[in-house]
Amino acid sequence: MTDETKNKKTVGRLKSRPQFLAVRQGESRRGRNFLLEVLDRNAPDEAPRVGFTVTKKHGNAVERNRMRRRLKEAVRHSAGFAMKSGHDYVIVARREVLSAPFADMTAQLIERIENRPKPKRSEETRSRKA
RNA sequence: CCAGUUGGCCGGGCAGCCGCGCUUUAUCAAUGCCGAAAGGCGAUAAGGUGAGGAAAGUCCGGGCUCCACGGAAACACGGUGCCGGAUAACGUCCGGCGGGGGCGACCCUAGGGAAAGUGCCACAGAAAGGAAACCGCCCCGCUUUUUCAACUGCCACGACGGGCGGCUGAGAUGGCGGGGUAAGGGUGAAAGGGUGGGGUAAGAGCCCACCGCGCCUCUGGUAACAGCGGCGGCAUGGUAAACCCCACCGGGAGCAAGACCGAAUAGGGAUGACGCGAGCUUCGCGAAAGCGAGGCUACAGCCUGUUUCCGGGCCAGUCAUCCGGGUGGGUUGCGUGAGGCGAUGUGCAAACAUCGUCCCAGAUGAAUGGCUGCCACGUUCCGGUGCUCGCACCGGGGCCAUACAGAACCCGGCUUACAGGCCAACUGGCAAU
RNA sequence: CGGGGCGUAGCGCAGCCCGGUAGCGCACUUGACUGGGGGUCAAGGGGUCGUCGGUUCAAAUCCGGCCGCCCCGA
Repeated sequence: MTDETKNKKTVGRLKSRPQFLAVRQGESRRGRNFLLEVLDRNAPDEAPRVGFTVTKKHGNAVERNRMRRRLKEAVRHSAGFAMKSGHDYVIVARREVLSAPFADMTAQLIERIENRPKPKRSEETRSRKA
């Protein structure tokens, strides 16, 4: 439990535009309510970092805020535990984030973070990065 | 009770678990960590505080900041536009006036000037704006055709009477000429006051009454304007959200403004000295380009919205000396304010004054969230009761568990979006008293 | 957050300033020429002028309010 809580507290945030662009070079996994982009920074000692992308065409300011808060809450509660240290994650929200049940959305997020449907490709990209 | 008008208010509540931003205090970490520097940073516990009536659109007005700025006049551009008041200011608000709508409470109204000038008024129509031309109507003169009546010439006849003509008068019709008219002329958004009567050859404000319009006097009002009376006798079509005129207002940009601290990289500025600009022309050298020397002319050119005037600044290189400026980054600007609430007073009101009291978001990939339970409210279904027969009340179940919407420097307004609810005043109708 | 610009036929654009008839090119339909296609010629259809109000006799045009799109300023 203590380890998990420590992990939870140390999930960092992506803040600048170059960071987001760098993650776009990594592997992307499609979910029903969102799009997940993952990049290995090759720094296993550092904490994982997460960023959220909510575009303007998916709603007004209130709805965009709610989407980001729901995703943030999902990461804080459970999905953040599944993240590997040294990796960057970017969650691109779709409009279904507003209406989907919270438990389902969290489960999907964990599944996408842990499962790797196409491991070869990710290894290729990683090798290219290195 | 039903229908409606106006103004104001609210914009779910309580509880549990896990969290977030800012801030205060205490303890630990700190002779610490990150960073070039500036500067920033942890954990735990307790407390405080944490979106809106529109935070929205960015349509106006200000504060604040920088740039320009010595000032004046004119011009240009943009905006506003009944009157008075409120205000820091406004295109906002309040009160009033005029016009329009509604049975009414009440609502709407960019509402200065069209006798300063210009433009436009399509199509249709005789004509679209200095009123005249056309059709039509009427009068007079000449004349064509024709009808009737009176008089009369010639012919025939026994008579009544008849035939062919002439002249005069009246009427009808056509033509020509002169004059009077603007009543009427399919139209059109709009036809040079309207309706009615008199009048006339026909007509016409030609005359009269009422209405409209204009002018004058008086009265009321701060004013817009209103009213009584008199006069004029129709002149002044519409359009200024067409140009324009008049009055008033306005320098520009915006917190990504600006200030401070300040890497890598690139290489800039200030001061001083030497020195210096444009055009024309002469001489010398030279094939020419050009170089060197001299003379004359204008003080030029750019910026300060344009022009003018006097001002100001800048405008070429070399050398020497000095050390700043910008980006990433950080801090600040940044919340005591044209502030909220309450009371009293003034005022019809908008609002103002005084007193008391309160401190009430400050993020920056951007904090106020996620999950759950109960209740209220709403909606719908079922059953029962009352009964004005489609409403009210009671009980139970389901659904939604809220609409519009997120501060980003701050205020005053406007506009737009909005589930549902509450309060007050008033109007019309019905019923009862 | 702030500052600018634009909405007209399926597409790309005129017309707007100075108000009365919405037009051009490509595309589409039909017919002719050809054995057929392509091409050429001729004829034709198609537009709430983004939307809601106002001014005016009359609005794509003038004036406001909304809606949508694009561009600029780290």
